[in-house]
Amino acid sequence: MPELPEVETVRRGLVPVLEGRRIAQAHVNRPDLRWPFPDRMADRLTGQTVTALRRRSKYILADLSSGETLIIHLGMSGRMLISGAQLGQFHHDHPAPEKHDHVVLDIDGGARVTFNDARRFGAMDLAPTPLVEAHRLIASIGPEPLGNAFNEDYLIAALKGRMTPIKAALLDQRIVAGLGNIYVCEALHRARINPRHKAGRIAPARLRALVPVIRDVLSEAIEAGGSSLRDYRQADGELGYFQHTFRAYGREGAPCPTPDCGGTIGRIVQSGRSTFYCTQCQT
DNA sequence: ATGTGTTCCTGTCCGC
DNA sequence: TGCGGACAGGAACACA
Repeated sequence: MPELPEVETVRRGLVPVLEGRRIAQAHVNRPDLRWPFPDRMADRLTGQTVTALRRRSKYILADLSSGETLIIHLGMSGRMLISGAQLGQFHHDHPAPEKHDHVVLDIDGGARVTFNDARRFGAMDLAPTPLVEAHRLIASIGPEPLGNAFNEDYLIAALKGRMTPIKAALLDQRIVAGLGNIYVCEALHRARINPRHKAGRIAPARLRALVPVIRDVLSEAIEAGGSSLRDYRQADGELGYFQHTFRAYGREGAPCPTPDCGGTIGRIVQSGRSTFYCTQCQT
């Protein structure tokens, strides 16, 4: 599923199709995803112009001319498909509807944006634009990892006294926004920090080093998403899932790529989720 | 307040 | 080819 880089890639892919464009017709094909959709969602979307497409953590925020903002979360399996628009040099018609196409936005000019989510852990809601930051799903989210508020002093303070493993702490959206299982594994591998270490017991110098590593891991993934956007989107209009190479995630049994390490990537389970890390160099 | 386990849902993959 | 189980990129929620 989408973590911050994938969500940002989806957002960027949607900008040329949605920003400044009017939703001619919204189709809502079921009453809910993870939670019930807001009342009359299709009516409140139809006829609105998308004035801006923003992102906060893993949420895409579509500001509407009505003064409301559509809040979108992709959950584990949510995907956005674009059809009927000029994609690169090709023109695509709308493909046949697929299972789990839950929300379809027909845009003035003929483009279509389809939200498909097999597992339905995704979510959509509407909130008055000035109150989006106070929305219950967003209010307690921590700083954006690529913003100025996420810095060395902040992270040290946020983890102070925490007995939970650093892996769990970095997954906690209240501490830092947007990280998920993949990029936490990747960041800890690069920073050579053992994911089992208690967050509050890690030397401040190591936490300082972790901050730019997190930024780098995310920035590089966004960059990879950007390049995949140019190629992949032309193929079938699906946004956000791109080829990316990981050093630790999903590589159980493979040699550790850290130079001169010679270790092997192992897998453990922490709070019910797989952690991939090098048992040799992540100390 | 903090930490941990459960839960929502479908699809895919792997071993027998 | 079928079947069962493990697993999947999230995170709210209930409970110790």
